Amino acid sequence: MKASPRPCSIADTLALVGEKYALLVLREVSLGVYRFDRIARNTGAPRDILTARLKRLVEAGILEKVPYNERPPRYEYRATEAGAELQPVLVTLMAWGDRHLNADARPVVLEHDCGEVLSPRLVCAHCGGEADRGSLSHHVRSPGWTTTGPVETAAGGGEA
Amino acid sequence: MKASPRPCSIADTLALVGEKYALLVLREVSLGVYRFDRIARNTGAPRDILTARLKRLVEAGILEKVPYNERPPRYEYRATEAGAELQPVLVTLMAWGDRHLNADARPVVLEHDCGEVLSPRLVCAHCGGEADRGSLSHHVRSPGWTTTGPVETAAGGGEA
DNA sequence: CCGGTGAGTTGGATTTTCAAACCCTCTTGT
DNA sequence: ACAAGAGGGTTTGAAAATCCAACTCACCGG
Repeated sequence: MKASPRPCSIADTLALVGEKYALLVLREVSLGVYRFDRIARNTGAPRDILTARLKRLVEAGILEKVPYNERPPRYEYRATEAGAELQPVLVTLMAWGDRHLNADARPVVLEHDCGEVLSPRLVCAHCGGEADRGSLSHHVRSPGWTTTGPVETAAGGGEA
Repeated sequence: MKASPRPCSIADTLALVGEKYALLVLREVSLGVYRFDRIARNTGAPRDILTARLKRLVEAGILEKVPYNERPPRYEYRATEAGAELQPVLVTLMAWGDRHLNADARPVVLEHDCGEVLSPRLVCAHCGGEADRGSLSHHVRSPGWTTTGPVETAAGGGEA
């Protein structure tokens, strides 16, 4: 019995993309910047760290190497389908920063198909209603865990 | 001319919540776990790191300390309005992990008001249409930057 | 041949993380 | 009263990650 953290998809996802620069690499790729040197410059990541991140993201199936030159072998890093599905994470992070940190001058603006500047909104795919703090409830399905913490293994299962 | 990284709200936001455990702390708070010890156990964060993260998140206006006991002074950490607005980031991270890492057994399930299990979808607040890779375009508004990189200060501004 | 570009690799200094122990202030049990 | 325990940290030193500059290797252009 040694204090393992809560099982959670957020933690699992962050284990792949939560290291420093990983999401910035994804940002660059989603902006169309696919090559090592330019990703390094645009993110500010040291080159050795970038090497490690790219390797990890490729292994995780988030990026893939696409050759663009033989002799010497050179690759571009492009998002896989799984990688592209991380875009909502980037968009919501950006929206938060735009609102709370850069309210007066957003460095990058996203434009939606409809012609408007994107204000992203998270909704329920079933009913289309907003999915925010007030409209969501959590159900923990991991054995041994409740919403607030691990189940005490005897001697008074209740919470403080 | 010393290679500064791209100005970007994603990077700015990650500077606040991108350090290890920061988003897991927010996850716990959004699950209703407000106290030091329990957050430490549920996230697995070492206590000294947790102290540092909580301090930073409070300073950033994402969490606030609410006293629940004097003598000795004890506080709960609760999300501010700004902190609550990070929920979409947590939800999209969780959705990705649920799909790509825990497809067979989601550790936590979110239920929406409408009675269904939440499938989050990111849409444009204006037109209501899906906001994904295909329907978005980027416009870089930082002086000296284009979509793919910094503007070369002379001698041929083009890209490789 | 010389300089330059792209994509790394290597070595060593600096920061962070980590784990365990310690501290202080109450509260509870006997 | 006294010992034990809970809650919320701080301290200490070892282990890991990050940073940065320099170096390599393969090619290209002149």
